[in-house]
Amino acid sequence: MNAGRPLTPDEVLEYGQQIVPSLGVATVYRNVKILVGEGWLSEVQFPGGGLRFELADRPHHHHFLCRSCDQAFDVHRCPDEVETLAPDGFEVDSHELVLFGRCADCT
Amino acid sequence: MNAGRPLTPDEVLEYGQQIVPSLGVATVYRNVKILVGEGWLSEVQFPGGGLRFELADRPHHHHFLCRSCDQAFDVHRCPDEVETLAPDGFEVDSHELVLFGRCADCT
DNA sequence: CAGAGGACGGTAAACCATTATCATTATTGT
DNA sequence: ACAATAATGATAATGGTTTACCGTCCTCTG
Repeated sequence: MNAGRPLTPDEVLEYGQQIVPSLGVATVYRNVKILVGEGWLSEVQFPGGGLRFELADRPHHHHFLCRSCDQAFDVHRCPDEVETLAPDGFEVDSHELVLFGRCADCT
Repeated sequence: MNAGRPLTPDEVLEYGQQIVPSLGVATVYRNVKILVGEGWLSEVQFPGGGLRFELADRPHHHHFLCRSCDQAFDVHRCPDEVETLAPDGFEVDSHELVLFGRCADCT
């Protein structure tokens, strides 16, 4: 909830261990899965593989993936005509936009 | 070259076996890798994991991923102001836009 | 305060995509 | 045509992520 960006299971583990040092991977995966099932979290799949998780109730947004530190960040603006770009006969139900580069800290 | 869309290694294998039935996975991976190294192909990483490959000399474009048949298609238009969307202090060097839905055949 | 039921966490196992191995087969140059 | 060299393909190994297992610990209730 504090991160404000999608976290990998490892990042969740790391954050969590700052509060409960004994926290283990199994618990992270178990609970993240439950939270997704109950609609609190949603999965974000980035190019490059590996799931990340973010709060589900956030408004529509996209992501920035830093090539240097591999952290994902939220991008709150969205080009709106996006879903009209598909070829004729294709039904678009959603879209993902990922920007790549270097984040403010890694510049 | 004929596909006109990004192919997974499995799809390459399948296509290839129609021409050389004895073709094996190892050869596909090996040669796809070489072709990427020599600049003939480029890798496309979709949300959901697993690399796909496409001809490298194509102009900038994006992709449509069919939720039903899992095939990827090219989308030739691109919203141009895209890379201006990042937060201040972030350097964008490229972007990926993926539309999700059902392709013309699966509708 | 005890006992039952859950949740935890360490670790082994499952899972997949990719790569390495290596005997076999094709290609090249002379 | 022949040897030298390179490419092939079946299969085993790898690596990384995710899940299963199971003994232990915690919490809740009466």
